[in-house]
Amino acid sequence: MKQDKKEETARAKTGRPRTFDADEALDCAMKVFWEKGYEGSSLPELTKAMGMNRPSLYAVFGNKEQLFHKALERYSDTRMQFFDAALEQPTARQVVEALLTQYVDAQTTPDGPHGCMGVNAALACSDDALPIRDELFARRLRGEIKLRDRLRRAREEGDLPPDSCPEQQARFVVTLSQGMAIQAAAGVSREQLHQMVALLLRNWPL
Amino acid sequence: MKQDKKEETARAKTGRPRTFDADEALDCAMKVFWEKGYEGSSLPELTKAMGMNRPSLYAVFGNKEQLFHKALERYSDTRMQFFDAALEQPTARQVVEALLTQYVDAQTTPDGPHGCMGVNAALACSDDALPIRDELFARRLRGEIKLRDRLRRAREEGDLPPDSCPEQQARFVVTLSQGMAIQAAAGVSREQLHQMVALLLRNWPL
DNA sequence: GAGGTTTTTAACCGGTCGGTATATAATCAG
DNA sequence: CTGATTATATACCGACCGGTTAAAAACCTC
Repeated sequence: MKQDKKEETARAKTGRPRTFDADEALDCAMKVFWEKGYEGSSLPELTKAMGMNRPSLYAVFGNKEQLFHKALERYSDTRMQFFDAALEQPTARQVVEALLTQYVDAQTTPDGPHGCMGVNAALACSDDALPIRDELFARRLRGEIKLRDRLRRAREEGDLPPDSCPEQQARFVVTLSQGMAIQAAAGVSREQLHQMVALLLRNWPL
Repeated sequence: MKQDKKEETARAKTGRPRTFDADEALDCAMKVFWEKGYEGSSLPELTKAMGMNRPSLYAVFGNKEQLFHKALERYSDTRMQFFDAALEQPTARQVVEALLTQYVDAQTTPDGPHGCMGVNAALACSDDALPIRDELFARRLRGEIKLRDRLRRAREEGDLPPDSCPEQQARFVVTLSQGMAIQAAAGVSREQLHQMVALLLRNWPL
C-alpha cells in the first residue's frame, strides 16, 4: 500500500513539485476533524493546518467529505489499530482489558485531541452531514459486533460462564467506552479513565 | 415563576397579538437543538419549527445563543427534573437505579429526539460554539458531583461499604449514562438500554 | 373612527460557507 | 531554450449563515 502510494506520487511525470507531503497533510486534517467534528471544521482551518491551499486540497483529496472519509480511515488505521489485535487476546478478560486500556490511551494521547474521532465527529449535526453521522454509527456498531462475537467464542470455550450474555456484555463495554470518549473530550485524565477500566474489570465477568 | 411569565406576557399594554405561544415555541426550539445540536440548527429551521418569523424570535428570545440557553434550561427543567428527585431515594442502589432508568427513558422518549441534549448539543464544534460546549461540560460535571456527594453520604450512613470510592462510582455511573446517550442517539432501543442498567445493578455496589 | 403600540412580513446586511476558474510559477523532457 | 506538465496563489462564485431594518397589519384605548 505504501509502495503504491509512493509509486503514485512518483508517477508524477514532471511539473512543479508539491510543497507538502500528502500523508502528513492528511494526518493534520484528521486532527482537525477529530477535535472540531465534520461540520465544525472549515476549509480555511483545514487548509491552514494541512499547509496547503484550497485547490491543492481539492486536487489531492476530492472535496471536504472525501477528505473526511480518508481522514477517518487514517484514524482507524493508526489510532484504532489496536482493536483487532486486542480481540486476539487469549481470554475474554484480557480482551476487554486490552480494548479499554488502549482505547483510553488513544482518547488521551498527547499526540492528538482528547476523545474519540468516531464519537466526536458527528453526533448531532445538520441534515447535510447525516450520511456521515450514520456511517460513524455503523462503524461503532461493527466494533460492538466484533467484540460480541469474540465473547461468544469465549463462552463456547468455557472462558465465560454458559449463562453469560455476550450481546449485553459487549454492548455494556462499548457503551462504557463511548462514555469515556465523552469524558476524555471534556478533559478527564488518563489516570481517572484507567481507574474506571479497573473498576469494570473488578466486576468482570458482568 | 410561571405567574411572573404570565404577568410579563399580560403586561403587553396593547398591540397586535402574537400568533404563537412563547412556551410552546421554546419547546419546539429545544427539540431542534436536541436533535441537531447548537451549530447544526439553523435559524430557518428553528423559526419554522417554532412557528414564528425571525424578528419575533429575536424580540422574544434575544438571539440564537440566548435561545439555546433558554431551551437548555427548559430541557433541564422538564426532561431532567427526575435527577434531583432520584438523589433522594433512600439507598444508593435505589438512587442509581432511579437515575439510570429515568435517564434511559428520557433518552428514548417518543416525545422528542433520541439521546441527551446535554451530550448531543455541542460535543465537537467550531470555535464559535466553544463557550456552549464548555457550559455543557460543566453541567454534566455538576450532575456527577451531586451523585458523588450522595454516594459519600451513603457510605457515611453504612449504606455502602467503607472501602468504596464514591468518586469512582459516581464517575462510572455518569460515564455509562453518557455512553447510553450516544447509543440512544444511534437508535438503540429503550429495552436494550434498560437491560444495561440491570446489568450494572447486578454488579452494584461496584 | 383616530392615535398609539406591538407583531407581522419581507427585504436586506456583511460575512462565511464549500467549491472553482484563471493565471502564474516551477519543474522535466527534448 | 522551448514546450509540456503539474502545483501554486488569488480571486471569484452562488448559497447560506446569524442578525437587522422598515413598512404594513392587527390589536387596544380613547
